[in-house]
Amino acid sequence: MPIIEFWILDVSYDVVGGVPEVRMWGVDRAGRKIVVLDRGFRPYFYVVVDEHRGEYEEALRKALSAYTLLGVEAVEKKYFGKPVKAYKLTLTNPRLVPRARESAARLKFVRDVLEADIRFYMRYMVDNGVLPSTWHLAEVEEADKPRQWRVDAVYLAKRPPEPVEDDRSIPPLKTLAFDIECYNRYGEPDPERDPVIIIGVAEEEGVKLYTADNHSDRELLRSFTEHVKRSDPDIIVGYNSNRFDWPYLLERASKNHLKLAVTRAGGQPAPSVYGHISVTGRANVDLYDYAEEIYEVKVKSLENVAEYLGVMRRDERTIIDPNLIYRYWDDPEKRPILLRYAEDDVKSTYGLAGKILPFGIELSSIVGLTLDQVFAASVGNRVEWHLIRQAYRYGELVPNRVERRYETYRGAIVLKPKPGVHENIAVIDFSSMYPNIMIRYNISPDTYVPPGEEVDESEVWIAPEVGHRFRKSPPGFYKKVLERLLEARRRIKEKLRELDPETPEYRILDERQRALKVIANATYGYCGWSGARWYKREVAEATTAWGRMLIKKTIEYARKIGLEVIYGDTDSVFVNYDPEKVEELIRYVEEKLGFDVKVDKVYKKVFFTEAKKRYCGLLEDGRIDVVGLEAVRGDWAEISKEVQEKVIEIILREGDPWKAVEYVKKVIEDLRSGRVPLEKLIIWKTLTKDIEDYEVDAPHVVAAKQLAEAGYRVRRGMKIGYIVTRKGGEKVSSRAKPFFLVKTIDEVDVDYYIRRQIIPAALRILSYFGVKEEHILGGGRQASLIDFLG
DNA sequence: GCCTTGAAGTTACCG
DNA sequence: ACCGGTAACTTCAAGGCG
Repeated sequence: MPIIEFWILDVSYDVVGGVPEVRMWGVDRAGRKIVVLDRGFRPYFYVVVDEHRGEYEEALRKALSAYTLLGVEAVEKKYFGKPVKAYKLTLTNPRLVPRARESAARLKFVRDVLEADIRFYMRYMVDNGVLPSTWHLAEVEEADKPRQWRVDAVYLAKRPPEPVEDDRSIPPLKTLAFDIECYNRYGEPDPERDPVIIIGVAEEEGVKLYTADNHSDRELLRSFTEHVKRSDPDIIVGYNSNRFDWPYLLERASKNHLKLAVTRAGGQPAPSVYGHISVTGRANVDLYDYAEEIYEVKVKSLENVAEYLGVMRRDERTIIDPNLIYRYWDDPEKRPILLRYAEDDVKSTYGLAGKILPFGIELSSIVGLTLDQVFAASVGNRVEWHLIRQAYRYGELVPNRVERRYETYRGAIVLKPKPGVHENIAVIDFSSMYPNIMIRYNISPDTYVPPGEEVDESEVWIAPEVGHRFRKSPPGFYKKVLERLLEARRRIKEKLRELDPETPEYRILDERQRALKVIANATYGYCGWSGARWYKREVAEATTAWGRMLIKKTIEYARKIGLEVIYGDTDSVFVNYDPEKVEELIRYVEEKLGFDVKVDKVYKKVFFTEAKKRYCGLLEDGRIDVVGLEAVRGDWAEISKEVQEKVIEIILREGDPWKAVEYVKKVIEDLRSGRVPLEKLIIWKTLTKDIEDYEVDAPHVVAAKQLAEAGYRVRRGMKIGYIVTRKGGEKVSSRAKPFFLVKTIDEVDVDYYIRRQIIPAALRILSYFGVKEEHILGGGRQASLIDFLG
């Protein structure tokens, strides 16, 4: 019986001849594309009962007899840490589980029906410890390959594959990026009417552009399908491909009576969980899903994200107005520009894959979702799948999803900053504060002691302020899970110290420790999310309560030993950098409070206004940090952000507010005389709800309505870019216009930009130094010292 | 009826 | 469909004044 090693790319299942078959698609050590089948697993779920009784068993058999029931097994499990009795009901056909669940739930003695909503192939992976994006060993026999399957070999597993410990190497995976352009003469392209005109494909060997025959995309779609089949990629990446490219291609294929048979099972891509499109046997990754999480990039266009990740510079690429694509297509002179644009897009997409996939691969293997699902899944779902995996290891039943009403609880402490410029300031912060609090005080739904229950005080931790109690032992679910994550991360970081940062191994492990941190840190947020299976308000509430206690004690001690506390937020304190005292403070927190803290950074200078969560500082290496201020917000015009950034730079580097005033005046002059490009005046705001649901006509809502009227598809989640013009009413919103409808600076309400954008952004910093609006608007060169003192 | 004021609605940030 | 805390903008309606 041969033993093979393979790396899992995708997992699917089908029912063949009444038998469910789990299919693990992957790559073996020799680089062959293979699929390993397991026909030995059956779906099941649990019913919780008060006690095991023969008559219950009989009743269950009877009630479920119509659903190919294979067995009823009395089992002892744990539910929220408490031993419970249950029956494990095993069926043959996964598709019958939902109905079987209903029937079981109707029986009077059934207290709970659990785990009936775990998808079959996930059930298989969880129970057998099978991890996507990880090497496995499997004892197999070779099986016949169905004709349409596009793999080198099909194996039948004797038993479930086992993951190979400590081998995080990644096989050579063939990646294909694609991107489509559509004909859009009538606004938003409509697959009912408008053909696909270009499909760009980028791979290691280069870029290939497929084009439509004028307005017929039949051959184009065929060529693309053939290309993918020939090229046989392991990973397909796109940018917004789950929501746009794939649905569009599928619709066009259907119009043309074609099949986009690009999966390794021979079928078409199909909608799947978390709004992603599944290309069976391959990982179909939409990089936009990851881009959405890059908060530094405000408008998440492909160009912006590619620039941010160092994949392609904006000034090196062809940029055309996407609304005018059809003109470039129809005009033979301009068509080459469009082709270059398409080429740059698909090249960027391919480049992004190299930057993003290594993290996705590690995240996928940690939370146990396939590579293509892990990006599509929300943070909450990623955390939850990680928890479900762990629950299985500990014999814990998985709670059902339930609708709960939303409740609030108190969060962290934010200190009022001491306004002004401070020199030599150390920022001390707690390492992974919330995870460590949950571990230290054993905070978990299963260790929670409700108010009525009598327990000796010595046996519980009592949360400050809120009084919630948690048993000190045994270790709770969250504690075990978080300890395991942090421990794994600690081990990796240790190993990283011995590795050369230039090696692929270093990169992989560095991404892994990052993924571990992300999941650990998101677990607190998860436990306070009312949609979570393991939700418990008291858990989240106690965690923040202990957080407040810790930061308060830290501040108190800092003051006691003569450190001045300038500011603090949640898990950080800003103090004057007196190395000995800072050392002493750290020792206090570590020894007396029992938590890890470190000097995160040291500012040569840091500036605060009276506002919390907004400051800027000059670091020791000369870089400037801007936090919370307009300059780092996506909803201010570029011109205002630029001005504020420059003002901050002048203040921190030269300490001369009046020089900054001169600079601001100059920018205003430039704006008045039309020397500022229109792009710098665009204000971007997200449409967070459907347009009809808005109660007030905010400027971006009015702009969005204009877009809708002009025939554009306006959807929730879109960023609306508008410019404030002169024509219209009093209200700003009545003068807001979609940016690309504004053609010249003459239409712009320059005064709005000066008084409501540039001046506020500049004064946010400068007003502390006595600068007033008049100083910037006034004609005089420079205000006097008297102004400053007065 | 006009002007001021503050609440409400809205977005995006911090940790 | 991860949390609460926060600043700051725009709109809108209530309240004050005459």
